[in-house]
Amino acid sequence: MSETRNRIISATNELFRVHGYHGTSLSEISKAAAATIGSIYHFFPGGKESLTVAVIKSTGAIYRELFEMIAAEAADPTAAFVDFFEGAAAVLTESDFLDPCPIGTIAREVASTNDVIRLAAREAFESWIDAAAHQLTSAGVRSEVAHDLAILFVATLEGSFIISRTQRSVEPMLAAGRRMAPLIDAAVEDGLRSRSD
Amino acid sequence: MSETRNRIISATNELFRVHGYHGTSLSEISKAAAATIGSIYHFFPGGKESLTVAVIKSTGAIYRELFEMIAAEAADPTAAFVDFFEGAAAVLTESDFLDPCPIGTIAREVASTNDVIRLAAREAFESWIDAAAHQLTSAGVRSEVAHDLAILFVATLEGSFIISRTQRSVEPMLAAGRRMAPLIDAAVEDGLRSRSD
DNA sequence: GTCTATAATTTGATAGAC
DNA sequence: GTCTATCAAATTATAGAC
Repeated sequence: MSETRNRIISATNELFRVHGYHGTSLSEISKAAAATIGSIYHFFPGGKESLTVAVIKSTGAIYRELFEMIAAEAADPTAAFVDFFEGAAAVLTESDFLDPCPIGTIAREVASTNDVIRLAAREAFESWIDAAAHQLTSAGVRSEVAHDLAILFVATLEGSFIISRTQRSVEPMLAAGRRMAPLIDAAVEDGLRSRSD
Repeated sequence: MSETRNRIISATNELFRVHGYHGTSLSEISKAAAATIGSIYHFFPGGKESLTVAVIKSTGAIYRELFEMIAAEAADPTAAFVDFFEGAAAVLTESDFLDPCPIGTIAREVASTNDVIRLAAREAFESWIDAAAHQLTSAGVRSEVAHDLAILFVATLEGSFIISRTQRSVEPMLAAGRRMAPLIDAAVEDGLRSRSD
């Protein structure tokens, strides 16, 4: 992997978190990555679109791994979800309320106009949903229920970024996580009960 | 209220739903609204920023009223929330998965760079949270719990728009609503029980 | 792989006639 | 209130030297 290529992806990721897709220009990326426009087109011949796909894949993989790490260390299945919300709240605070996830913003900006980027975002979200659902099925939750709850988890996480960022407060993020917890608990208990029938 | 002014707000609203804030230009707005750039600056001397604030206020009020209408007609408190998710799913289908809410996208695009727009978005979201919380407290839910659940409702709604639009499917939206329902039910039952103590 | 130069278009915004 | 003309700056993208 090229050093410059990584620098371009990383700088673009940061800029997307602040300004979104249409608000970020190639010249800003060039400056932030300390790479010329020519270099950007060398590594991403498809221009801004293919660079964006690379950013989405990178962030998608990183967050999936983060969830799995947190889940592995969590005391119980529900804790994994609550811990992830708390981690997200910490990221918000430390970054002075930058968007923790560039994918959500980009997805909304181009979902109706760019299928290549839309499908990259879809794949990232689905990998998170799969990871969260797997965490639940492992704890005995029926796969249909687990999948629905995993969707609810990712959707709530993304939506909480919006509310917390507009308020510049982590309270909405924490409230959402806190109130979702009993739902996960109930599903796990229900799964265990039906298993012991 | 001026006819032209309304046309500009309405056209901008539609364009924001497709392309977001930075992806929508004044020339596109001018064309879609059948009004010249000069007219736009006549009604919105603050330019794109103040036009955006007007769009957010307009959409914010419309959705708040919609929620209250649905809540008034709902069979029980929980039904209001589920009905709203189903209504949002219907909007997605009918519009071929245009963003039902321009505010969420814009908020994420400019939350870190434009305080005027950020605060307008915050006010819109808070009016929805208040409306949802009021629906719950009226049903006997303690106000702290009601507020948290109202946040969860709005966050989940916004997040579901992202997942459903990237998948071009209303299933995520419906799954989120469906799985959130028991949570509302439990809070209402809990509120009634503590009241009869 | 990196760089500069540049093409062609579009951006938000303003001025001033009508 | 509406219109045209126009500004300076920025946009994505390409060409071609090194």
